[in-house]
Amino acid sequence: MAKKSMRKISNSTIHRLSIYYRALLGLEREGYETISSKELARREKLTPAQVRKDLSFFGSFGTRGLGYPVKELKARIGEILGLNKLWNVAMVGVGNIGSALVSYKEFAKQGFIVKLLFDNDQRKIGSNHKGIIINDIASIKQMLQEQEIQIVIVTVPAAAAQKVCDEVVEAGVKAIMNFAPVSLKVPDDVVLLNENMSIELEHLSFSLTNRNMVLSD
Amino acid sequence: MAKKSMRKISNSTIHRLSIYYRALLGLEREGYETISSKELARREKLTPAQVRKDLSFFGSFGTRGLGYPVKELKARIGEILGLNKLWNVAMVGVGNIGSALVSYKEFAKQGFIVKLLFDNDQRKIGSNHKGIIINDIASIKQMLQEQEIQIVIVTVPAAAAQKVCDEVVEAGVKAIMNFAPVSLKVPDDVVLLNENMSIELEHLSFSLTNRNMVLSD
DNA sequence: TGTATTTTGTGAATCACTTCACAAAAGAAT
DNA sequence: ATTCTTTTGTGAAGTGATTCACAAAATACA
Ligand SMILES: NC(=O)c1ccc[n+]([C@@H]2O[C@H](COP(=O)([O-])OP(=O)(O)OC[C@H]3O[C@@H](n4cnc5c(N)ncnc54)[C@H](O)[C@@H]3O)[C@@H](O)[C@H]2O)c1
Ligand SMILES: NC(=O)c1ccc[n+]([C@@H]2O[C@H](COP(=O)([O-])OP(=O)(O)OC[C@H]3O[C@@H](n4cnc5c(N)ncnc54)[C@H](O)[C@@H]3O)[C@@H](O)[C@H]2O)c1
Repeated sequence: MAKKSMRKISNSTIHRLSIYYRALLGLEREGYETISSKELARREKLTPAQVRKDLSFFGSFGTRGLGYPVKELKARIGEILGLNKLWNVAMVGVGNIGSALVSYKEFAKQGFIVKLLFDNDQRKIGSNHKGIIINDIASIKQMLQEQEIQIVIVTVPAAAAQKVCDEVVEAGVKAIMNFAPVSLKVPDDVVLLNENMSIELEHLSFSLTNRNMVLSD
Repeated sequence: MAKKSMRKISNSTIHRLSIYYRALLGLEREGYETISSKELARREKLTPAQVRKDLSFFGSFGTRGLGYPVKELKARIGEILGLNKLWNVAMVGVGNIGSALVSYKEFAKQGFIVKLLFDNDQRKIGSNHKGIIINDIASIKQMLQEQEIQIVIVTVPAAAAQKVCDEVVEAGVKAIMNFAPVSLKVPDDVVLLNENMSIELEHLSFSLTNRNMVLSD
């Protein structure tokens, strides 16, 4: 594969790639064969230049005068995002939010396969949740390794999150998605993303509170 | 109130204000009276200059040579974020993720009070979920207005999200948090935040896929 | 074949965000 | 009181992201 050597891709660009991917899924369903940066940008409230620049980091996928071929571009962005592979996912903490996520079918459709569940509640351990047995947290390190888990979703209470995280890191997992509202410490080679809904709500209350902010010098 | 007139505050700054707020809650519990930008930055893996710059957009809260008073700074950031008020929240779609969110106690602690629930499933309408009656979606516009709802959380399937969103906007609500994986269209004066967990997972798979990317010219 | 039209791909320019660096302010020490 | 130490607050500098603007490439059509 003629892989262009490249600099760091910004988080915003990675995020927009996911947005393009979703848009292309829709366009494919609607029967579009090609799409211009102009139209793609209009649909996702971005600028055409932004779309073209983002894609240009990874190669030249379009045809001048015509636009981008929907099917191919979708496939190509899928590859870039790693969606052409299956990913083994484990979830720790099968409570309110954990249960909701396990039953979320979109994840599997995108190649994220929840293979293992863990909890420390004796009443839950051994029980069958949506066809998956809930394992004892005590066996986490060994099982993550045996099942070659690549991504772990942490949905335990804040107080337990760092300990769980440490064990996950020790097992060699390099990607963690954390729902607990705490700043977890991980080594540099582990990617950690925090999904903090309270912070998002606070963004809304900030916006409502400061909507008539003075714009002057 | 001597409000400094100001330029647009960046989303990153708003996000970090929430991070500072959480850190300060912890520091207060740990008994700290003051905190320096250096120490606050170390804890949250930011730079001291970033902390000081962020805070300086809103005023001068620190004492040179000493740092920031924990209690006061927490209160001040709380005000900036709008956490000194109570916010009336409604949730539309009481399914897997909606139910998990309704039972999440942290929201209420921060002043986000879930007052109304809506669904279109006749089996759910009228039933009592965690002490709140689930209302018929048909009555949403009137009820949002009557109960003076300021923030709406949308947790309906993707196909229903735009219609729900339109009704919410029509009711005069100016802040929406959307969990459905679609790009919703809202007028300019409505703040819309998308919480898309698939996109976050894709960020992880991107990172795992591209971790050994060449860094050259 | 030639001309008009469309739209990409990308350096250059602009805009936004972060970090630097230091004067000023405050407390601590002598 | 004076000096030393710490740490803020903030312009200026530096870095990174977005937008501009246009040549180049491809199609459409006469
Ligand atoms: N419920 C929500 O809507 C929501 C929203 C945002 C964030 N969160 C966060 O997600 C996390 C989970 O929230 P929840 O509402 O699902 O809580 P929950 O109490 O319903 O679930 C937590 C689960 O983790 C298990 N657990 C506790 N300690 C453990 C450990 N050491 N090892 C393994 N499992 C352990 C518990 O047995 C329980 O099953 C919390 O950190 C919460 O702040 C929840
Ligand atoms: N479950 C998850 O973990 C998860 C994760 C991320 C995103 N999401 C997204 O959140 C949304 C809800 O997911 P879910 O898993 O809770 O689905 P769900 O089917 O369990 O719940 C959806 C609820 O919305 C109700 N509903 C449907 N149409 C409606 C309408 N027009 N008006 C009012 N209510 C209506 C349904 O009756 C149901 O109660 C989806 O868009 C999904 O993609 C879910």
